[in-house]
Amino acid sequence: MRRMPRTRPYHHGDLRSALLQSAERTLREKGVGALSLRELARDIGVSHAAPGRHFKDKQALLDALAQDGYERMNRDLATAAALPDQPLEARVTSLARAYLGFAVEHPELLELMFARKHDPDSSAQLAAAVDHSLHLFTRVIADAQERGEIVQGDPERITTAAAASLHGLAALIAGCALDAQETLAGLDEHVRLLLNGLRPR
Amino acid sequence: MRRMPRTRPYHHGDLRSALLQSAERTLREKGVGALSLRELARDIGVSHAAPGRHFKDKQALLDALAQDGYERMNRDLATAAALPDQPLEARVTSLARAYLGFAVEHPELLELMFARKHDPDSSAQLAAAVDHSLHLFTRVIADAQERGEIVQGDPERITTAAAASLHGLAALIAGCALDAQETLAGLDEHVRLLLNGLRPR
DNA sequence: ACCTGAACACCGTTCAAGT
DNA sequence: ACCTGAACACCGTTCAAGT
Repeated sequence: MRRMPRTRPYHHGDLRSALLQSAERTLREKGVGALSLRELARDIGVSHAAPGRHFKDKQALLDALAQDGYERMNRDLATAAALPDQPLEARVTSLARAYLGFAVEHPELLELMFARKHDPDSSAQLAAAVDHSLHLFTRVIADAQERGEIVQGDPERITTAAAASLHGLAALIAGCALDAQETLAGLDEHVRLLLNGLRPR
Repeated sequence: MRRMPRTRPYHHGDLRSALLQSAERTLREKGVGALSLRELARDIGVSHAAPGRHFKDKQALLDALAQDGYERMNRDLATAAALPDQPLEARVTSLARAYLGFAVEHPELLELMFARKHDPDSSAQLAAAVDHSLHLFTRVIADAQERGEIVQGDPERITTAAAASLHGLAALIAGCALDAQETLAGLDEHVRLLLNGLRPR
């Protein structure tokens, strides 16, 4: 009996990405708590020990999901930040829409991305991804500072303030403490408050 | 053989609170992932089925921990908010210190408190606790509005902006994306940015 | 009322063995 | 190289039975 052609080398070609894809589906539909390696293997039609070939343990699979999430999110953010000649408010609003949009579409994934990590192996990679996200913010802030559109002071600190404001919304949506659609609808006003402050001018 | 005195009715008096106490310790030291009902029972010296008497399932215990967390946090926040005759910035800074202080001391618990709940039974109680927290904020905002210390507009929206800003810091600390001590040290400046905005005046 | 012990149906992880 | 099957040490939950 001849070997199957290259398109299906052993069982169906790429168990690793099949696992990731199936895992993200489960994550979205039933939450992290419902994610089981054995069930994933069952759904894909492979033995329960097979996932161990591609991920050293369950945490490694979760880390890979998070890493993947950062890559997609950072692409979205980079696109949104690429408005070099727009005024400050338009740029920040664009970033805010991109970030909150991602949060609303992938709340469980976002929770995973920001979950407390203990594994020192992959946490370095994840930290790099977070830094990349924040760097996109910092660049917008630093640009705006040069033009005098933003208060002087440590750009890191100002970025933290802006990022915390948006991340807080995202986290409150993910935790169901805020309504997603309502928050998106009020996002422009939120950015205006962030830029102008709560004190009357 | 006579019954033991009231102080140790069957095994040691109050399994429910013993479970909660032991669970919170594990939560703090090893994280939610390491929390097992059977291990809790083992540590306390009771059969593995005993917890089922006091919590219908594991989620019910987690919900009870979260509820407890809200009660303590809301006490802290209420104390911090009780500065009626102070100026705006002092009151908000006080609230911020209380909230971030709680977040830094109980990061795992906070994560649990804001985790996505599915159980409709206890989620109503938890939602009430969140509302109570937010109400403390709203009152400070509404007071300040009356005095003209804060921009006009829907107090709910303004509260959301202030709460998101602080919650974002808390979540970033809990997720190890920000350094706890550094963030606490810069908290007054953060509040100033929140009140005055990122745009120069 | 409160707890035990056994039972059931699951897990994650490892490891010799297969192809 | 990649996967299987059996084994191990755990889970959460239920339920008759004990005190």
